[in-house]
Amino acid sequence: MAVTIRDVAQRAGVSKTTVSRVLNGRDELDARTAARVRAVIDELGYVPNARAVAFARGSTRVVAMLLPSLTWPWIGEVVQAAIEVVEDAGYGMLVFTTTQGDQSMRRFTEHVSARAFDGLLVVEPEGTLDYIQSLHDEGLPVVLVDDRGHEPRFASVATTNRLGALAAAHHLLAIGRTRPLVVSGDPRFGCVQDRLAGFAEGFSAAGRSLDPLLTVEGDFTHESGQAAVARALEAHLTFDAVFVHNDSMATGVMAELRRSGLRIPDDVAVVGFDDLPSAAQTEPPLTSVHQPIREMGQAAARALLASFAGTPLPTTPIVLPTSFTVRASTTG
Amino acid sequence: MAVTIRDVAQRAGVSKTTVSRVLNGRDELDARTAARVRAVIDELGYVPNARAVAFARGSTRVVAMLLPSLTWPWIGEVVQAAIEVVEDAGYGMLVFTTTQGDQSMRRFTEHVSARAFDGLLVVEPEGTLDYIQSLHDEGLPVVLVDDRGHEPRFASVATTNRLGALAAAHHLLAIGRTRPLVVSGDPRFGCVQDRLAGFAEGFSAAGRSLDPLLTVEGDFTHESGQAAVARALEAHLTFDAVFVHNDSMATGVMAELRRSGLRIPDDVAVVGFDDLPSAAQTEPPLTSVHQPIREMGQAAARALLASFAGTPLPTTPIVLPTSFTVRASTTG
DNA sequence: CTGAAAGCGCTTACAG
DNA sequence: CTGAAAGCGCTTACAG
Repeated sequence: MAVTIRDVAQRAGVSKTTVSRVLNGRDELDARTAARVRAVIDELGYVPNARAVAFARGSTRVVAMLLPSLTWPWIGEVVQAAIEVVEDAGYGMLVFTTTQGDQSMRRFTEHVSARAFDGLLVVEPEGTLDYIQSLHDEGLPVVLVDDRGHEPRFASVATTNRLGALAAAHHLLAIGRTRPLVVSGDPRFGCVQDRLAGFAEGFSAAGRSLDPLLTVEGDFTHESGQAAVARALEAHLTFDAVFVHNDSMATGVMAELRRSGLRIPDDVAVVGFDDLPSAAQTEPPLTSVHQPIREMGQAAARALLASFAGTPLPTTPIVLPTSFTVRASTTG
Repeated sequence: MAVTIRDVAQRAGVSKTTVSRVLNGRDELDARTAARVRAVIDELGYVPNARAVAFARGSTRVVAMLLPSLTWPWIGEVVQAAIEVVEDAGYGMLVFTTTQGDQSMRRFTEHVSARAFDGLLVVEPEGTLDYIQSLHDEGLPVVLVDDRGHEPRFASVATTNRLGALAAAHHLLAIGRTRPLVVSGDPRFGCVQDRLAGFAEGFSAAGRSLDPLLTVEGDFTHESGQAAVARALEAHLTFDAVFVHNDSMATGVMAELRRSGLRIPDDVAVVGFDDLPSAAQTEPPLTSVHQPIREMGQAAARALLASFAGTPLPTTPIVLPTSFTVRASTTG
C-alpha cells in the first residue's frame, strides 16, 4: 500500500489538514510543527497521490498540446521547448496529434470534456481554428503557437515573417543578386503572405521590382521545392537566386538545381526559412531566416502557466523576432 | 457548472450506480433502462469527469513516455506511432524528456510516485536502464522501445540489427564492392555490436574478410560521419563503399565524400541504417537498412495497453524485422 | 436487474 | 496556529 496523508498525519501526531498545509506551503503554521511534518514526509517517502489532488483541487497539473503531427522537425522543436518549461513547473504534458483526422479530433474532444488537463497549447491542425476558438470561448486557457500567420482572438505566439523575408531580400541584394525566384508556401496562410510581402518590399525599396513570373507555389514539402525549380527551369526562366519559404523545400530546390548542373551559390544562391538545426547539414549549408522556434514554444508555455497563477493571458500576439543566418548557399 | 453523473441519474430517474453501469458497459442491465440512460447522456452532453474517474478507479487512463529528447527524427516517429495507438484506446499520452538531466529525472520520479499514469513506454535516456528496471520491479508496467540493443529483464521491442547489417553486406557484395569502410556508432551499444557482427558475417560468408583498419567510430551525429570519412581519407585508406550505422551519419559521410571529389555511387557506394523518411531526400537518395520504427512504437503501445486488460507483458523481446531499401546511393 | 452507502485521498471553508 | 467535517464525482462491494 502506498503511504497516504493519513499515515503522515498519524505518525507526526497532527491532523490531515495540517499535513495538507505543509504540503501546500500555507504560512499560518508553527515552524516547529511544519518541520516535524516535513521530517515525517521524508522519512516515509510520502508523495501526494496526483489523482486525489487533481480531484480534490479541481485541477490536474497537466497541460495538453494539440498538434498536426510529431514527425515534422519544426513541431518537434516547439514541443521540446514547451515540455521543458512545463516540466520545470512540475506539470505534465499530454500530447495529442491529429494524424487520424476526425477520429483524432473526437478523441481529443472527449479529453477536453472530461477536464483531463488545465490548459492547452496548440500548433493548429489544418482547419481547426474555429474549434480551438470555441474551446477558448468556453473558458479553457489556450495559447496558439502560430506558424500560419493567423490573427486569433485569443493568446498566441508568432514571429516576424515580414521582417525575416525583408532580411532575406537585403542579403540577396547585398551579394548582387537581382532576379530571385521565390518558392512560396500555400498562399492562404498569413505567414506566406507576410513573407511574400516582406521580400517584395526589400526589392522595391532598392528600386527593383520582382518579376511576377518568378514566384511559384510549393506546399512546404521537399518534393514541392524540387518540382517548383524543375518547372521554372523547364519554362526557361532565368534567375540568380531562390528565396524559399521553408528549409524543407530549400533542400528540394538545391537538389534540383544541382541536378540541372547549376552551381550553388555561384550560379544560383539559395535562402531558406526556419533555420532548423538541419540547415547547417545541407549541401552546401543553407543560409536561412531563423525562426525563434524554441523561444516560441517556451513563451507559449510560460504564458499558459502564468495564467494558472492569475496573470491574464495576453490579448495581443507575443511576437518574437526572426534573425538571419548566413551560410555557404549564398556566400560559397 | 459541468453536468455530473448525479444530473444524469436524476433526469433518467435511476440511481448513480445504474448510470455508472451504463457508462462502463456492465451487462446486468435492462436494455430499456440502459437506452433511456444513454438518451439522457446524449441529451445533456454528459462526459464523466476524468479526474473523478481516475481517483475512484485508481487508474488514470493515461500512459507516459520517457525519452531523451523529442527532436531526434527516430524518436519522433516512435512517439507518433505510439500516440496513435494510445489515442485509439481513448488513453492520453504524457510525454517526459530528459534534456535537463538530473532535474528532469527528479521531476519524472515525482510523477511516478504520484501515480500520475498507469504504464510507461521508454526510449532509454543514457544510463537510466537500472532505474527503469527498478520501476518495473516495483510494479509499474513498463515496455522498452529498444534502440540500443539492451537485453532487459522486462518487456521490450527491438529489431533485427544483425540481419539488417547482413543484408547491407549482401547488397554491397552483389554490386561488386569489396572494400567497405564501416562507420559505426558507440561500440558500447548492443545494436552497434550486432550491426558490426552482421556486416562482417556477410563478408566472411562470401569468403572475404574486412580490413580492421576500415572500421571507424562515430557517435550517430551528422558531424561525426563527416569527420570519420575525413579521417579515413586523410589516412589514405582506400574503399569503394561505406556502411554507416545510421542515416544522420550517412548524410555527413556523403557530404564529405563529395567535398573530396568522390562520386556516389560510382567511386564510393553508401548504405545507411534507419531509413528515416528523410533518406529519400538526400543527394543522392540513400540506400538504407529500414528499421520498422512505426511498428516498434505501435507494438510497444499495444503490449502496454493489453497488459492493462490482463494480458501479461511479454518476457522476451518483441523483435520486428528490418527490411532493405535500395536507392541511388548504391545503384546510381 | 437495481439502489443505498461506503470509499477512493486529498483540499478547504468553518470554527475555535 | 490547528482540527473536525464536508465535499470533490465517480466506482464498487453488498444487499435485495
